[in-house]
Amino acid sequence: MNTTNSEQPRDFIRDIINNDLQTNKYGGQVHTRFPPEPNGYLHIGHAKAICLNFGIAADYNGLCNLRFDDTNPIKEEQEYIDSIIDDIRWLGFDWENRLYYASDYFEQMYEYAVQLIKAGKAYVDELSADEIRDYRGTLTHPGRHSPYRNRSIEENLDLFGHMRAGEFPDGSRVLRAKIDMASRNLNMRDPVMYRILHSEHPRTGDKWCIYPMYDWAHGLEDSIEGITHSICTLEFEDHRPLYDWFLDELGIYHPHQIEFARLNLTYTVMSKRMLLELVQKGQVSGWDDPRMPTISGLRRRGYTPESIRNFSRRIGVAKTGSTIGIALLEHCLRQDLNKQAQRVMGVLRPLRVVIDNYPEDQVEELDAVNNPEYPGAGTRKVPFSRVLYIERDDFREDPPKNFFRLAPGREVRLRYAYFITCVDVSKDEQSGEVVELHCTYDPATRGGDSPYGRKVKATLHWVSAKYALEAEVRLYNQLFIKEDPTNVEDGADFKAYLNPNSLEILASCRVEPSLANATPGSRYQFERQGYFCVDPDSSAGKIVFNRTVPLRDTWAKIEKHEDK
RNA sequence: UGGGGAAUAGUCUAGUGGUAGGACAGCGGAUUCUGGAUCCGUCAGGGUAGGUUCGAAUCCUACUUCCCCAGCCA
Repeated sequence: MNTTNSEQPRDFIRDIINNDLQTNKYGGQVHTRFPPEPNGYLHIGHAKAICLNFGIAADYNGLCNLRFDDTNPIKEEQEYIDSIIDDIRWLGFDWENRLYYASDYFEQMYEYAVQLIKAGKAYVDELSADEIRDYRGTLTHPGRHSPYRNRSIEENLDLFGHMRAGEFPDGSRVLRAKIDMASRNLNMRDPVMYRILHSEHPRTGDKWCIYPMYDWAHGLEDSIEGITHSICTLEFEDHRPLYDWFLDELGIYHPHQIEFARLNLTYTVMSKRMLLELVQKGQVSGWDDPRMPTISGLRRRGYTPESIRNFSRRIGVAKTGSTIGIALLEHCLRQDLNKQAQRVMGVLRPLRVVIDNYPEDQVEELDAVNNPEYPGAGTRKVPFSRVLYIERDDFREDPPKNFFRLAPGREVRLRYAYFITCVDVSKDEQSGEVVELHCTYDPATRGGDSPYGRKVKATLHWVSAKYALEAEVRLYNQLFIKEDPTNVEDGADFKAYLNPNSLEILASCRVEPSLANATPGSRYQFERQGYFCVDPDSSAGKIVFNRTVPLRDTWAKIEKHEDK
């Protein structure tokens, strides 16, 4: 089965587009947009929408705009704009010269509002926010008309002008569409179009003190840009009648809004509000903490853009509310990293091993292959010497059944090196902890092959004690212990389900010397352990690695089963 | 009690009146100088009840369950 590319995705949105193309609804054009609000960092859920919108444009030889929906200066910041641009670029998408801002259209939107007032379809209301809520009615009861609903067009025009001129305080007045206070769709009960906000805007500064609401602004933005298919998430489904109403009343170009289900992932949260809270309360180190589902967090963790794009393609697009298992994301990651990542040896929890019959001062430079999936990656030299470190987990004094690794009297292979046999175990007298192993090696097995065809059941990774580099390794686990942390028991908060063991720092790991010049962001497979990525926290004296994802571990599974 | 949506294996997803297919997860085996990768096999599915039809996941009717909506947020 082809799991990586080429087959055209098929989904209900592309079905709609195919149909529109056949009927020539938009003159054969396909033009989408990704419209983030710059009030936080992008996360993997946004990546789904980005891949969808840019992907559709690419599939149909169309265009996709990047447009910041910057209509609420209270929550929006330049930092977020910058991070969003970086993240989408990193994901591999290009909007060419089509970077737009809703705020670019404020003047045009104002004129459209005047047009609606002149048509008797909008009015300035002086009810307070509380009163408006009260007048709106409820889900089951209709609302009531505001006493200001029937002002003259002239008065509305005049008042709206004074709103723009900054003559009224925040909250004192709003411009509302005059639709239907009895509509069964609450969005149609005279929705607010403009509110007064004397707030500095990241782009327009203090030019404006009235700002358009989403429902009013969004369709106009799409219309102005000539968008054909305006793709958004399910919760906007019952806003569509309003989207359509504004464009129809104005009589301007009318894109088609299509809604799809947003992405949910197990063991994490996908709401900007919750992610912001984790950042602000210091539960994580920042928006780019490698445990965060943000694009910047995944990047720092070591995810590749390819793996995220592939994931987005494989989860599909539908209207069914769904939650994808994190295992699928990790599968896509491993699939990519397995092909890309150079192999190295690194020992996370070192156990000292002395090869008794190996000459004291001898060093051998042994050949190790860089990537068995891609022979073109070549080989490198790894130094072997009398004292080594192996993984503590690779030795058991009293091995359980099915444990193939090192144990007293047992022979194993050191990868690319020699067969060794454990002849003695030194322990700490107080604690009984194993502190050192004594082994012998078979010189005839140099390079790791037995000339006699002698078999060994395990191959271990190792480093030379003398030549290894010291490194810090950060092991990450799921941020939450609950599959759906937002599904809280009453009184509880999603933070109650934070995993106390989501980060484990190993301060004195040993890695092979070829890693001396590894640069931040570079990714490796530590053989038999997982994929790791150099963190920007690394310094000249100490490399810091993030564990991106462990390798699949059949042994761990067997061990777990036998525990039961 | 109103309106808008959605229901296919443990989790996603295809199929658009004609043998329910794929992926992830699981399980078993082969192979392996990574208990990785690879390969092979296997488990398991149309919310319920009726109806139309030679034939229904698909069409019709009724019901059930879940999600969203009462911001001057998006």
